[in-house]
Amino acid sequence: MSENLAPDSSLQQQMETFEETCRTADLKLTHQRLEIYRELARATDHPSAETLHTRLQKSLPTLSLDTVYRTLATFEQHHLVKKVQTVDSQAHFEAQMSQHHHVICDSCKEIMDFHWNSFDSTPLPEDLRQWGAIRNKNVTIHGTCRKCQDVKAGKKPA
Amino acid sequence: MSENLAPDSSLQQQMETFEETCRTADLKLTHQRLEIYRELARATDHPSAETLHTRLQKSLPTLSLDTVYRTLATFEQHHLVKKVQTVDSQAHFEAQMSQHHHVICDSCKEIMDFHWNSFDSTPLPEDLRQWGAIRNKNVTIHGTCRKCQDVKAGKKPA
DNA sequence: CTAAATGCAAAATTTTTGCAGTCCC
DNA sequence: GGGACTGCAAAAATTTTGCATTTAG
Repeated sequence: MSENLAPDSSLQQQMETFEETCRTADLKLTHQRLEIYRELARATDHPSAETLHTRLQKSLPTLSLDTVYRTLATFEQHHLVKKVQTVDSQAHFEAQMSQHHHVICDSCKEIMDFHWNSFDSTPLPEDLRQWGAIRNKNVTIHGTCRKCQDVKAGKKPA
Repeated sequence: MSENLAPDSSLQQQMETFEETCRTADLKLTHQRLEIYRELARATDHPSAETLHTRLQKSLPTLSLDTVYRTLATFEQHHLVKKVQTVDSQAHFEAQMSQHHHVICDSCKEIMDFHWNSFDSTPLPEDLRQWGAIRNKNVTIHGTCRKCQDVKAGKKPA
């Protein structure tokens, strides 16, 4: 709970930063861009373009899927969003740009963020230094989330 | 150099393990499967289905792309190969099943393996324990490889 | 006003599937 | 010989593109 203080104001803050970045980059602040960004920033589940499109039907009934794709690509170029590395056929996106890592449930495919400061500050192994210029390092964890474990347990009791 | 001893014999060993696994799993050892697996096991670059298909044209001129896809999917189900997590549109594969991590060059897209034993034995952060059952943890590093750095340096000195 | 962004439709890319013939066990 | 596997062709799924129209700045 304590980590969840004032989520709205932080979203609002994120929107302001977003608008600021768009102005600086000469990206027009269209209704579509604002809504797409807000929807992604609000999401915690790393949605695909199609999922975003579906969610935005209510607020933007005429929004087309190709605009979602185009917009996400533009945002990505301007480092406003990132594609999430997955094994999925659909690309997944996130607006969370600060350092974090992912846990993926192989059963329900849910992707969650987590933080790991001690890892972040650990130096890389020696032999990697000569590989080139390293920009970032991230951990991905795979497993089965509590929810899916419980479902399985319910179906096949021990 | 010392780590590179007898690469052929290790490929041969890997082929034997592969055949063994197929027999146990009642997977027929077809010419195609053997060649696809061998090609992937030999590769160090995490090729896509299409790349594998191209490389196999010489040894299997009639091999179809859909068989490559189907075969890789079968292998994956039997834990003989893994899909590599990327941000690419095409899926990439590897036959290397033991614990390792990836460095990806954002410029040339090359994916290389590396090992990091001290990371492997580091316990996960506390708050992840309650997430569910964790199967594995892997690091992905992004950056620009030496080769691409040099190319850039050559083109835009200073 | 004007260049950039959108929506539509059509295409391109990547992957999957149905079916008839082929091949391993 | 029989069921699994393959190749072909066609479809499905995902993403991209050309162009006319609309819109932000």
